[in-house]
Amino acid sequence: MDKAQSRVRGRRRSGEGGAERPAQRDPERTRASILAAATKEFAENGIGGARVDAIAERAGTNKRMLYHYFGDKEQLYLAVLEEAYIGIRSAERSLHLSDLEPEQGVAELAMFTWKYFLDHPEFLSLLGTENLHRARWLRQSTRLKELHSNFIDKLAGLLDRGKAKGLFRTDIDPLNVYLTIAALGYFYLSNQHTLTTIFGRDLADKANIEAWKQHIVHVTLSSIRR
Amino acid sequence: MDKAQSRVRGRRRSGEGGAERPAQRDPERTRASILAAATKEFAENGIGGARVDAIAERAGTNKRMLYHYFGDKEQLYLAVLEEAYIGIRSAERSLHLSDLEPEQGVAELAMFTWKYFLDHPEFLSLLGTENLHRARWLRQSTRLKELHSNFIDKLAGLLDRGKAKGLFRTDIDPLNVYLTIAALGYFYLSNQHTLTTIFGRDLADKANIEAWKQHIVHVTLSSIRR
DNA sequence: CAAGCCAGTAACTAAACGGTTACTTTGTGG
DNA sequence: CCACAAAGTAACCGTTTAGTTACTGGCTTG
Repeated sequence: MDKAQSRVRGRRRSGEGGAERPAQRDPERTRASILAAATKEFAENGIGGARVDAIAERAGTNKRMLYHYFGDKEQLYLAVLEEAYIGIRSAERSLHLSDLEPEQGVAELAMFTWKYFLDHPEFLSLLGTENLHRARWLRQSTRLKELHSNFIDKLAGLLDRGKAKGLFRTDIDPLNVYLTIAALGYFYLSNQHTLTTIFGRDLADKANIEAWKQHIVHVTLSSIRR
Repeated sequence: MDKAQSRVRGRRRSGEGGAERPAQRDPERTRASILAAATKEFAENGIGGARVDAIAERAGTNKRMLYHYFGDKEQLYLAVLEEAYIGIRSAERSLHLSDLEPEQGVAELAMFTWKYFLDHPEFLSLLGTENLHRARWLRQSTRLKELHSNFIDKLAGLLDRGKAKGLFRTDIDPLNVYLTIAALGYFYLSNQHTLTTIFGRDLADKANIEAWKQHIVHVTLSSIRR
């Protein structure tokens, strides 16, 4: 009803305070800064708790730009998720399991995974959020389906060499080995807050973290040895 | 401005359609039904994504009752979390580890934990939500701090018997053993959607679920044996 | 060098949300 | 049998939220 009237109201008092922030005029930087801010916001609050205004503020920009570059909140979340997966998959590529002795290779993979989880808590949070929603966005993503690396194949090769040498049991499954490593790391870190509260041991303590790394290596190796 | 006016507007047209739902008049049932509905809603959507209106509707009641019995959304969430923990702790009490041979006892604990996780997906979701918020509500809860059972003590007793018999290594830590069992179960189930999507193996498949149970028992036992 | 396009801003809007109010219904004890 | 308290209802409210509009200004290019 009074739409036309309110429409008329002035929008911008040009030259009020001058440029508070030197207008960046740098699309790549703005986009990256929104993505980084969104990663934090989604990781801290989940998809339901994340606030679009908060993301814009954290990025030092405003909502318009966010919608400009990413469409809407859900597409922004998908971009965050894709970037997170790209991060771990490309880090994995720097692991050269084929150059190592079988036992050493499994130990390296376990320590690498542990360190990656430790250094990227936001990745763990995003995984948790995505699973809460039954992988709704991950399943949509065509980009990520292409990304599925030959990671398990490389691990299978390593394990086969161990089997041939008589070091490992012949019935072990590469995916199970990887799931074991990931499970031990993921659970310890992602559930550390409830566990610390309930069991009264500070899992974030440096010594405990180092001990758990050794524990993962020990558990993984002892479960696959003949 | 027109507040007074709108205030005057009639509220209830008594005797319009008659009783659509036979008014329960059963406080306990109403409370329980709200709690059950809230458990589902929080487990499916997290705390940020859960909707108070949705909880009321699922419970077959209305928001007023929810606020009547639980105060506000956060207190309702806390009640849900407390009930979930009470559930697993009391189920744990039915386990009589002290009657079993050490190896059999560890296997029973592993299988019990797996089955509990499998049967209570909402418990896993709530744990995830609570950890996302750094155990903010769990830490507040005085009820749950009293609840912390002698569970680890019972497990320690079992392991000590195994050590005395020369079956288990003497340096194993009861908490680590429990964390190992919980980690393997939790990760497989709570992350099944992303894992299934990424690795192309249906983790929800019955045979795979049974195989993972055996895997947990095997991994746990092989990591503690001398 | 002007025209047009793209980066950027802030005020705005409709809808959704958590929470409250005003009121009705029903079982129970004096 | 009626008064009162507790259970229950639905409309309502103020605020927050995702998303949009109207506009500015600078860089590039024909």
